[in-house]
Amino acid sequence: MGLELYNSLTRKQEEFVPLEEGRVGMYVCGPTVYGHAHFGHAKSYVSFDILVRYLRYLGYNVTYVENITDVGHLTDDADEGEDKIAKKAKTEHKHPMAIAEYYTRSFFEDMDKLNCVRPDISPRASGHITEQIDLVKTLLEKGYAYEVNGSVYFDVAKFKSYGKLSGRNIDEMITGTRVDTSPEKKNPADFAIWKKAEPNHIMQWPSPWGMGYPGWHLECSVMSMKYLGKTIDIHGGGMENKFPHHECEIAQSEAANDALFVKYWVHNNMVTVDGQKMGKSLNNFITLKQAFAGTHEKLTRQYDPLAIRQLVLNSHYRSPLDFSDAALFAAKSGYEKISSCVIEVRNRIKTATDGEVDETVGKTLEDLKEKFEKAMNNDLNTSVALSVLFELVRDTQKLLQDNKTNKQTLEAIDGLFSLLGGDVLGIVKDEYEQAGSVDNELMDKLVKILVEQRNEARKQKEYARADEIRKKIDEAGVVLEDSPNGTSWRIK
RNA sequence: GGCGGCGUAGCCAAGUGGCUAAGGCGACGGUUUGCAAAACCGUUAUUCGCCGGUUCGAAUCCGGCCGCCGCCUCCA
Repeated sequence: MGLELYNSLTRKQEEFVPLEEGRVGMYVCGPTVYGHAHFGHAKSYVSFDILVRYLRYLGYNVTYVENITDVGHLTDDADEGEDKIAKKAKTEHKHPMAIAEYYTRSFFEDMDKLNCVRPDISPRASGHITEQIDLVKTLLEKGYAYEVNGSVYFDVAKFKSYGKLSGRNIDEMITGTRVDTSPEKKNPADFAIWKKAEPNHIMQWPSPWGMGYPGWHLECSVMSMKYLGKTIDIHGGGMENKFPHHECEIAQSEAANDALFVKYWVHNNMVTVDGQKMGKSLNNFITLKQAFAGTHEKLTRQYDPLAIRQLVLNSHYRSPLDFSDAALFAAKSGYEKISSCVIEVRNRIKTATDGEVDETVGKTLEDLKEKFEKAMNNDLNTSVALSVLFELVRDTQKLLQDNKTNKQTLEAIDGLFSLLGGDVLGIVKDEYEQAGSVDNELMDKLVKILVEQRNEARKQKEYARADEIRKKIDEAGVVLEDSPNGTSWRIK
């Protein structure tokens, strides 16, 4: 069985078959860059990162496109009527492009820390204005759009399958609408693809219809078309964007191209913090930078970015995820359990004797790999995939209890950790900072002085003094661990 | 009100018709340790929001109810 994905369009889990054998074109709705990335971004982009990584693991040549929305649109219902980027630019006395650039860099920085592979192309909406104008022209020419007073609207009534993704029909939407609709529109369901700019609107461009700016939905249609073609294999995004954003993308693209826009629609679920919707007014809005640094009052400590990644993988991408401090702490403990096992295996490899890969171990590794792939093939069941990694940890730790395992067997184990835990899940690193690494050299020297003193006391059976030293070091945030091979330390 | 998603142990979370309801965290007991830590072993859901129904058999399918989350096009 190959990979199966849940397709939001058909509402069924389907076997994944790319349009062109061996190649996958994938487009993911990227962030609007007016603020630092938060937990919601973490869940979304880690989820799609897993999809890209797994497709590549399966041997597909993937082109991964994820846009940066730098022509502002409103994403926050608390602040109506103003472009988020323009608003930020005003309060910070900066050019909107400077705001966009600053938060774009911040976004990549955070995503790098979460170990998300960079998209192959990160197109900016502002860099594709001419293409967007061209699409508007095409839609006008084909009769799917109409111009009113410098704005251009998509004529929903002309596109018969409007609503196929979100399961809405136009008539119901009209009667059910709770807001006043623009008098410029023929039909309340029509949406702007080009908007006339008021003179004080900072971001505006010349067009055949006067100065203006593109409708939000337009950029994704244009950029996916430009880099991936008229029909793409996978389009990803958050569930909250199914309607209207993705629905409108479909309408524009299919009306313009007379071709299916997307074969598989993949939507990930939302996050909550302490069981509530994340929002600035609830004081539970936590950015990734705050989580990495432990500077938010809802968090008891700082969290390793990969522990946050692990929390995301602990649940399914289509399930909602609650970011509570307790959940983060549990993920951190689990993450460290895996890391310490991998580190120990790699340490043992250095001194292990040569030999053949143990037959029983080899068989177990094959079984685990198969189980892992089966889970991932089942609509990316990372929760089960992760449990396979924990099985590998348990089996490995048992094996490490004696010092008899040979080098080749240990290397095979490390290989599977690196492949499944590293390449696919992205929670096993190639290199770990060791206690004695360059970064920690001074720290290592200082701790060792204390360890020597304590071990001297232990030798003299002055345990009260030894325990006192250990307690003080512990209070400073360093844990000591005695073993037959000596005492090691790690940061709590 | 409409559309979509969800409700499984103290917490997080798989499982969507049938072997013992994964896994992680936490807790408790044991091995180990001078004592710890780490690691390992064991215990921790006769039961899957509630009530009915279908079936030889349901957490899993159907109906109803309760609760939670997202979206419902002025701008974006």
